Amino acid sequence: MEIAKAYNPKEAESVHYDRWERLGCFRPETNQNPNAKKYSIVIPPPNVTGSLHMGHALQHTLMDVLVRRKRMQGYKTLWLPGTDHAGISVQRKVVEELRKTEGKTPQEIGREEFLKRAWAWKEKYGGEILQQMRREGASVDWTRFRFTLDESLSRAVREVFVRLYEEGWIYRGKRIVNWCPKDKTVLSDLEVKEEPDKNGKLYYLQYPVKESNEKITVATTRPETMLGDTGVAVNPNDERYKHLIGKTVLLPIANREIPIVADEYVDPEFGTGAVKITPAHDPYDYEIGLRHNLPPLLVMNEDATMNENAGADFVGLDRFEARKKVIEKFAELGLLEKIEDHETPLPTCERCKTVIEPFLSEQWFVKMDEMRDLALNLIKNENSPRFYPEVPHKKVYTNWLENIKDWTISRQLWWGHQIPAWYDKKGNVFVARSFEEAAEKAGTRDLVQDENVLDTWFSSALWAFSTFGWNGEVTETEDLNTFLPTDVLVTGRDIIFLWVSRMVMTTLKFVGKKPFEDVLVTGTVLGRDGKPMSKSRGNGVDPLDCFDKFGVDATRIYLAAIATGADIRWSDNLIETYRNFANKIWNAARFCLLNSEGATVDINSLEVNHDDSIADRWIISKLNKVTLKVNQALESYQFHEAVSTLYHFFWHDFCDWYIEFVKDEVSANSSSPDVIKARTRLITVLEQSLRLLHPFMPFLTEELWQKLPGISIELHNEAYRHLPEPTIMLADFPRGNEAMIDEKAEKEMQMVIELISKVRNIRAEMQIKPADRVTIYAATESPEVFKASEAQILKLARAESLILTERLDGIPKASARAVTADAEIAVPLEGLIDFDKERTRLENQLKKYEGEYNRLKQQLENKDFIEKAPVEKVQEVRSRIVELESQIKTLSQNIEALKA
RNA sequence: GGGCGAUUAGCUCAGUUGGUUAGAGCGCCACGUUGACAUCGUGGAGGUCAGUGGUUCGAAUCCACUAUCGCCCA
Repeated sequence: MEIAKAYNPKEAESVHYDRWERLGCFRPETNQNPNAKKYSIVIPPPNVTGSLHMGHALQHTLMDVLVRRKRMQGYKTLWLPGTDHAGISVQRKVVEELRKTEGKTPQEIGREEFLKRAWAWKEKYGGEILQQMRREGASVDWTRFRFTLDESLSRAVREVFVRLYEEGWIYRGKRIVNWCPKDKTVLSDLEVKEEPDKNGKLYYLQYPVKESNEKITVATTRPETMLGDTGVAVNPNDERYKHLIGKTVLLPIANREIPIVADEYVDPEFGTGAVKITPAHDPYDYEIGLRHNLPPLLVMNEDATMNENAGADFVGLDRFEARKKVIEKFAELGLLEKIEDHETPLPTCERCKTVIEPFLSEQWFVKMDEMRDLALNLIKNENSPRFYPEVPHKKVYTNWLENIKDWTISRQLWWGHQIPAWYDKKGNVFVARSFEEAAEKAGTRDLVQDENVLDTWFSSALWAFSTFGWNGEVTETEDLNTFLPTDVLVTGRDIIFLWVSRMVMTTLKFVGKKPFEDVLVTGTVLGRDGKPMSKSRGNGVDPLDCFDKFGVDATRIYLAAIATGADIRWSDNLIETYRNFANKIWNAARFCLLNSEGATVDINSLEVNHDDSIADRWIISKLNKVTLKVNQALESYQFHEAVSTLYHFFWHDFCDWYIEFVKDEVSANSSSPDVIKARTRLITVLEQSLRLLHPFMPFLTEELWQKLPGISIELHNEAYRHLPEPTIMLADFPRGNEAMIDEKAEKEMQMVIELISKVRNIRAEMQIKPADRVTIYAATESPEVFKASEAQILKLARAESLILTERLDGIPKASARAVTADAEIAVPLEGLIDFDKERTRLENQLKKYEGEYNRLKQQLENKDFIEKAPVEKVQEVRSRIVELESQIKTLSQNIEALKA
């Protein structure tokens, strides 16, 4: 058999995915067990403009691990893929392309033409991440791929909009909103990030009071908005200003008379205690304005340049230039009291980092109180999706719901779902599923549709059920009945509010179910510097580079290994470790395959008999233990636990000990039944290990599995035995059997391992040359255990003989000695032993034992411990202390003997 | 300002409901190519679990405070 000396990931990665897809492995229909339970996950749709980043790689890996295991277990498994249309991102890219290639604006080519370009752009570039997902090995059902602008999903959006409107849960109104002057659209609160502005200033402006010599000083961080001031407010209890309430000030520059009003909202402690009121440009001012009849005066355009309301001197100026000019003018007028440094949070557009301008504008909103109650009731009834980890997400989610605000859903874009609202000549609004329906309602066809589109998250909020075919017209599909609620949603912290919560609400509202049982919230993969990866920081690690450098499987299992729920710093060392692990698996398999003549994979070989060797009984016990542990870990999303269990088992149990133990036998030039049996068992343990590893490392395990002798569709889970070709993807995932755990075998193997390790330790400390064979004396009460493994002990400890005695009398003085829990060991080293060194070695050993002995002794002398600790605990301590006593005694004697 | 989390070996991190000697990988030291693997093997060194106090027979683990770092919300 030809098998390369080192694992080459690229070869394996290039062939299997297409074959899996061709065989239909990703489709739930391939499961032909009519009684199969379902397992489903819907992907958080990546942004169609996006390419794969580490967060995707992490989440996709976890979803794939979950889904592959369940599929192997025989569940009717669906992982549904898709992308969202990413309103602002795509719009921005198409606008940019249009400007570069044709020097035109969207307005110049018109909405219809613009949308054509946008679709073309999406067709051309929108598939990148899908190719990358194939590279990852993501076992998604491509035949069920969904895009938020698909016809059916768009129909669902219109339906939901209309129904919510009819119920009064969607409304249109004038509010102060977050306006991004660069994208020229409104944003929801959740899309605005507050960035600290270190260069912020607080400007103190004096407004002369009419018919008085007094001036009232207001403090502001945005002086340019004074051009839109329509009042000044003070706290009614503020003695400094009481006499001015009801008077008017003459607004400088604008030369407008505006009133001084009293409002509880004003904090007398902040600034001067007097606040300028700009109702059109600040949410709080707007509220105050409503209370005191101060009219909003909008002084900016959509691009944050000043408009004609700002006055002839300012019109057309950018807001920041206007700020300078306002300050200059105040200085000229002698009305600029002072400027202070003032660090203040600056609201910025999450995507383009532009400073948000609060802006009075007419928009569409979802009224959230009743929606929110749907989700809160679920929590109250303890039927809410469960968060993993529960702390802190459950509480944060609940608190957010309790303090929820209405959601701005209109966006001033063209790419997206155009709002299904039409206006007649008089401005009456008709919300309908189609123009025809609107025309019927309006009694006229002379209607204009609302220009705006809906927030992309509005359509994403329906993703849990719109992807399964629900669109209002169709409300029941087989997929919907089968797969909803899905089993788990795997996502990041950042979109719990934006997306998770809204899916919960809409799915309850329109399908009457919760969208998913569990929410697995992953930590963030941080850069090498411990900071979130970002382009601006330049600390990003590209998963595709990792695939090239380490292989997809190594990257995947690395990501699973760091998935503890906490944020985790990127580690080059650790991913290398898993690349090495992949190579280790390859080479272990290579050994097994090169010594597999006459053997085939045979699950029956994992049954144990009394006459089986210690190592055989041990590895089968371990395999079952590990299998149970891996299953248990994955059931509770403890990916790192599953990985470290597998890593340790494969490397340190299977490779370090089991293969070494059976090496001589399986590589013997023989085809006796015993040898064949040993080879069969070896290759079968390997085969089971590959199955356990498959969800994490799909390519490597498939590549090796295909090379194993005796694989067939008979190894498939019973749900998949009709397929034309075998694949590890559909092999039965090992369940593990508690009854196969053999503590006696594990204990015996431990004794043998300990003996070998002690001799090796002596050899290393005494610097015995590798080629020199030693003699081992071992005094023990269980000589049969060592006798049974004599050949392996001799080989692995590089000894020529093993002499088992009852007591170590008459052993040459020039011997190195050691004790284990079950044996006393001596290795004669005539002429090689350094007595000082040996004594030091033994004394160090003794010190350790004595330390523990003293601790335990103290514990036993403590009455409270005896009385209050559980009996088993006390018993444990007692038997340990007996063990230690004997070891200490032996060691002391050995040390004394050296001194003599 | 309100809420939450973290602090364990030189580095990056595990540590389930409190219970033998606190683990892993990398790095470090010594030795090593014997036909699976130098992406390796064998052996070893390295931690008073941030600090202080408390609860308990027993604390890395539970409680309080302090220090440092970080996240979310306003």
